[in-house]
Amino acid sequence: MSTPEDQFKNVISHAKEYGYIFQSSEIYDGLSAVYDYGQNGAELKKNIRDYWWRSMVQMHENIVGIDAAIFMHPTTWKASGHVDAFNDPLIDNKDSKKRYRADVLIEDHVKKIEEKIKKEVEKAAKRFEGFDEAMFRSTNARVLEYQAKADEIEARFKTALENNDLAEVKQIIVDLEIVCPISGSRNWTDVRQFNLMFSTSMGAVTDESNIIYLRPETAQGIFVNYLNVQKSGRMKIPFGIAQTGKAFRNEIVARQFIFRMREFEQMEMQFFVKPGTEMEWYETWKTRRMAWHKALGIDEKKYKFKDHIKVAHYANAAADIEFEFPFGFKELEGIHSRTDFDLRQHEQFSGKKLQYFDQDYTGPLNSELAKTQTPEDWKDNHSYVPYVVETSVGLDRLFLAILSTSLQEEKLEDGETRTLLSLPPQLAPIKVAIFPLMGKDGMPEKAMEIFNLLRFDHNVTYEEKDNIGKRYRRQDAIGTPYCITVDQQSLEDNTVTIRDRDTMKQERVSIDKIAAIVDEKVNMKYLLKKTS
RNA sequence: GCGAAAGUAGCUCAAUUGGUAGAGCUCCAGCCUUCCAAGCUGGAGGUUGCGGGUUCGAGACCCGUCUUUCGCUCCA
Repeated sequence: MSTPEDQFKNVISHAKEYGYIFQSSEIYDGLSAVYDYGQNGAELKKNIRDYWWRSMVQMHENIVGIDAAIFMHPTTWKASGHVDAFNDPLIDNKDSKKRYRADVLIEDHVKKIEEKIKKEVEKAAKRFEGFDEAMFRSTNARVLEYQAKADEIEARFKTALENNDLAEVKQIIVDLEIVCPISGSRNWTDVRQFNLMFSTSMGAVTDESNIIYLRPETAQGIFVNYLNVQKSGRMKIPFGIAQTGKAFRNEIVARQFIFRMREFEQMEMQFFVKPGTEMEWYETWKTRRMAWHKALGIDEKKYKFKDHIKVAHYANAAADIEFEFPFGFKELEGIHSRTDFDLRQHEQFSGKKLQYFDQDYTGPLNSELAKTQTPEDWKDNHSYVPYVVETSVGLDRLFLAILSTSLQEEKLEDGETRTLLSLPPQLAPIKVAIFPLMGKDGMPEKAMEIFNLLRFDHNVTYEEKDNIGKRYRRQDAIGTPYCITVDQQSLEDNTVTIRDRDTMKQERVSIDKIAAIVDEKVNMKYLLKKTS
């Protein structure tokens, strides 16, 4: 039996061989962690995106979709926290091969000094009655010495960061004789800066002031348009804004094929709710999103929820839908209760009010809200900054999930093996392949008639090369749900055989029934019905 | 980024100790056959990832580099 590792390699080579995924710029040796979608990959990806879009926008009367630009005003990323939060200086210990954030190493060192101060204070507190801690801290020589040292380190570190002086950051680590907790050695690499966001410049002249970033998430395009959409669409809370699009992250390590790429596509929906109701909506969306995935008919055991124990700074609850990839359970989709963090940040940075006027609303609904929103915000008892529940799927990850789980080596009764890509039929790049059994006697012409009939409804293909078995197997490997074959009998009575990809069973039907049979299997509306 | 392994035809892989780069499948043209990867004939396809070096001679040995996979690390 093949190992999961072999299976994954199979998926990658199959993806290439059948026009699903190619490495970017392959003729130039490729570009690390960037991939292109081929003729079949582009179709599958588009179909997955359509399934998501239609189930979000078409199937929910209170969700609308937008398409925001990838370029956004630089202040967006200051407000969102991306500029500050993801510029970590990193350093490696050469002996233990462990990587650390340089700022964390230094701060930990400072904390140790503060621990020492604390111990001194505790010792003294035991010794003296009527102990005055403030007095002790400001007079005790040893404490003062420790404090001075801690202050000095922090000041030095702050200056180094402000000057973007990474050599100095390393020097601080060297001077403080900080050792690696694992190896215990001081054998450090240089400090390097990893920037999450790709930057470029706008305008012909390059200078600091016109640096702009390629968005690292699509969500901010939704937040900055919140008011535009709410007003122009006369949206009533609760409502959602959906968006699909490319995002870019300069990952330190981007690997595992298309699972983690530097350029990738997200499908995000931000749902704006009344403060205090966010947990209900969070649970609702968790359930809905899982149902959406499971409607695809993939083995349900491959999906599971994973709740985040530690949530990001902006969230008060978060869960992932994980999928069992060939390399284990990994995140496919995130559902986050993002509170009012983003909208409030944008209010603050833009100076524009991003509030919702709610006829029925009277004051804060929970203590959480009272913490972040001042009475000033709801003084008229009708306006508030909405809370947000986010659903965010990686389109490329979902693509990989579907592709990898669909690829199978099937043992047939006669001992042969069949390579089968059992894609959900509604998502398959090509819905029907049409073959003349032989390339003569008018069969190709008859087959072309059927081809021209079906092409208005579906992506169909026509093939007359090679023997029929070979053509069937080729379509199996691409994942085409149906093959239709025109034979001698077709010319006499207008019937054809229609072969099912998964069962390999054939049925003889009259040509005018084909459209209905195919539609029932591949029309996305049946998939959408399963989710609602 | 560190460590390990790998890179030869579109794909899967050979090539003795350093001595003429090959097979199967695929692809193209034709013949035959006609419902599950059949057969026959012919053909195309390569600066062995790329760049240096050692050698009379390198696919093989050495150095560098790029890409991929695995482990570590990071992941809003």
